[in-house]
Amino acid sequence: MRYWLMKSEPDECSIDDVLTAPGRRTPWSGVRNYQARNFMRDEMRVGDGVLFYHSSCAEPGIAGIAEVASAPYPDASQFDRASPYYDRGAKREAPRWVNVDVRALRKTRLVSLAELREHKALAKMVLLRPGNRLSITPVSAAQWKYITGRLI
DNA sequence: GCCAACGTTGGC
DNA sequence: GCCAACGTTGGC
Repeated sequence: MRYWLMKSEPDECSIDDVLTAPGRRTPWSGVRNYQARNFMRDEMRVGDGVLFYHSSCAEPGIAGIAEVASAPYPDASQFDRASPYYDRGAKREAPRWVNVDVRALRKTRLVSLAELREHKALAKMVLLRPGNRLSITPVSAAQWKYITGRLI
């Protein structure tokens, strides 16, 4: 079992949106970064823990707990000409982008980015690395335990 | 809205 | 294969 932090813009898809979606789940579509895609394609397993992070908003931070709810499969938005995530280079027979489904488990208090930075135990989180922009980052078991056990 | 950091593109 | 130009991310 592994752990992940996944960023979502709450204006697009907040933890509340997923909690009220059918099955409390949503396809994690729209990822257009190869490293983030590879995490979903190669390393995620159903049941992995997910820190649901709100980004590009007034108060960025961890907003909920979720889990990986499906195996990877082709991201439908790459074939949708009306989608901002449309990729004309992607073919049905050779999809470029995949996603997993994510199921929301619960909303938490918001643990802000600034607060995360205050904890020495979390100093090595990939999220907190200078210059990091990845929308999906691995979380160690120790980091997961610290955050879910002490901060939330 | 700014801008630093980073990833991608494409000419050579 | 290099690297400049460009686009995007995302905190502030």
